[in-house]
Amino acid sequence: MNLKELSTKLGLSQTTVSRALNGYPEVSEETREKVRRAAEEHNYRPNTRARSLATGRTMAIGHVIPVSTKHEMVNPVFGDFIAGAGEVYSREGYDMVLTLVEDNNEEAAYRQIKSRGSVDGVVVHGPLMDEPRIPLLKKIGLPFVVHGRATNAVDPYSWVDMNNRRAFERATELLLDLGHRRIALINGLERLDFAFRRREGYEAAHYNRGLTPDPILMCSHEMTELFAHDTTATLLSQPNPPTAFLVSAMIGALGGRRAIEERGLIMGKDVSVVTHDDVLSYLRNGGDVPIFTATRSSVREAGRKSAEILLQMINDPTRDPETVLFEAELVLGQSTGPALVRA
Amino acid sequence: MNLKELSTKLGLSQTTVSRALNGYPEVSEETREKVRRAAEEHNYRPNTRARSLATGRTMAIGHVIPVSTKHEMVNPVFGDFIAGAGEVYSREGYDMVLTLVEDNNEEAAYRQIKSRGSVDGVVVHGPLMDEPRIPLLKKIGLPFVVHGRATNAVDPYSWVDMNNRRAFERATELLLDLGHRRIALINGLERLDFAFRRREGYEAAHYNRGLTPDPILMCSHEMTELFAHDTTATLLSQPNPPTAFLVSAMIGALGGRRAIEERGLIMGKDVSVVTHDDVLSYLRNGGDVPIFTATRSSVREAGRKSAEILLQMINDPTRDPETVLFEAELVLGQSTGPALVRA
DNA sequence: AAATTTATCCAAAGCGGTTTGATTGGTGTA
DNA sequence: TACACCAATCAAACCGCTTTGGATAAATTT
Repeated sequence: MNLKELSTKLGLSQTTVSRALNGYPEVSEETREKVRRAAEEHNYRPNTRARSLATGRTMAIGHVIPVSTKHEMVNPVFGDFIAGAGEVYSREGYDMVLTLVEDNNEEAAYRQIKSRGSVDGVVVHGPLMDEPRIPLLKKIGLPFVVHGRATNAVDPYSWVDMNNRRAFERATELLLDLGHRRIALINGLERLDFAFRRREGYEAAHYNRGLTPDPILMCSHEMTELFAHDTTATLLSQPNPPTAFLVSAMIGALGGRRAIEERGLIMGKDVSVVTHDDVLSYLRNGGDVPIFTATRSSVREAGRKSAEILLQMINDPTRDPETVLFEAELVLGQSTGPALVRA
Repeated sequence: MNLKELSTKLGLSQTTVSRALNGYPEVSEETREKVRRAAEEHNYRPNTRARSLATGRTMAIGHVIPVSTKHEMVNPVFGDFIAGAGEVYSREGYDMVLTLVEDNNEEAAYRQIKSRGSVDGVVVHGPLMDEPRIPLLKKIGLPFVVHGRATNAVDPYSWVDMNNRRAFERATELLLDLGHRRIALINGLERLDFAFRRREGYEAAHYNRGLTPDPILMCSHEMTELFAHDTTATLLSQPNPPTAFLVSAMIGALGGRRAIEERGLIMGKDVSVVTHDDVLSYLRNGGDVPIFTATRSSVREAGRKSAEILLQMINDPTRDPETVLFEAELVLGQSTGPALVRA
């Protein structure tokens, strides 16, 4: 059932039927009601393609996901982010279009998206410190919002981020307050901006107290259970092992705990662990009492917020870029305790 | 830059330019090359909407994701599945459209997708035993492939699945061979077909040896780290605790191991664990030697296969439904050992 | 030399909507 | 009574592409 069929069936013009359904005032309430009922009855929905061709609006948002060996975005964090964004999209009648692209031709992918005109805007994931996509999108005029920030970006742009630096600074301070002096940092890839900021926070907490973190205790890698496990195991077997670990994600904290327990140590007593908790739906940090002491910020909420900002920008292109910075909570769980005095 | 502009710039008709770019034979090679170069130079890409309006093909595949309290599809498994499917889509020039929908009006969502005409086909996720979406999609004539199967479906349809029953039967047999007689099953939601089949396999292995599994040892729930942990802890604290656990997913196995170690028991010695490993990218089952003894089947591969089948069906609607059944490997890790003789 | 083919190219008609710019008939006002 | 005005509706143009059904000139047959 298309507009033409529906309108002949009603004995009205396509114009009137279209306006009736789209809430234009120059159609009588009586007619509008009649049209609405007929549309309902015949399960009529305007064809998306035709509509967007006519209006110039596609009612779709793109998410470009780099797939690579270096940097895997198709991960659980991403899943929760798009779940949050998707809520907003579906409420506002937008589709979500995912494009997987090899990271060696990301630029081409964005240009293609623009010239094919299949979305009204895009969300940029996993920004680097020097993020070439930001000036690119500005140049080609595709509205966008960044999940995260790019430290070295010059022009203003819209972003939604968590205060990574402050969160890890506080987490480190907590461990220092508990008497820990050898604190390992199991970080994500520091090419990515968020990981870089986390390390800054970790270092700042040390410097603020006149301490210098031992470089050997800092490591950075794609965050997986296995990497965190192996690194934790290695560090624990060193002559002067860390007494605490600051881990960049829950999944890594699980790996770290595994290594700790394999050595016969008890987490929260022999070794402390603080992690960052993205509040992923299938990986909760315990029940009433958190398992891990953690900095906490919902990535799903970040997805929602990003979507809202992007849709606003699309609806009013004259708006100035908007930014949102979530502060992470610091929740106390069972994974931290005072540093043991060395025997 | 659109077709009209490009063609006037070239001094050719839109027809010729279009045909040149789409490889039609009735255009001279000389002209074609000229057109190609101009298109390249001006970064011309045919507008997706216009093209699909003209051709009736949208070059997009839909994934409808139920979001609900009962059944969370936006999970890590889903992430890897679409990563696999996305590889195929991007290779073949298709977009991937995600639609999040409340599970109380899924039917409406599929009808809407059809009538809005925004995709050429859909992938059905998380089929139930009685899956209403299968007859629905048949009826409205939207090509689809199911990831998984629906036990009670009558008509043939295309699906890609893992042999859940056989995998869990073999896993249970392994544990029985090791002397275990009280084997707990920590299963996913048994409303979902895959979980139901897994329980069948688990039970069949018992029955085949004249054994009857203790109902108290079987549980079913949305698979999370926390659920698996809590259930494992509860079962271990019972008077006659299980000596082995069969867990439906890696993330659950991690939770189970946590509970085991909290009790001061050693996995692989005091208690055995077998899990199913979907080969998720960020949650590998150890390095060279697997941590968990596991049934293994790549969900990413399933995503690739599903996409391929769906695209074939779209390109040739007369094809008969195609089905693919992956057999899971059974890999031996460090989490299983002979049942201890009770003191 | 006339009649066919063949190789290229083009004008115009869709695809299914939205939107502009009339066109009606009825009402209020001078 | 005549005029302006308003409310309700419609015909047609347009969005950017593909594709049908010619048109033209050159090459080949008869």
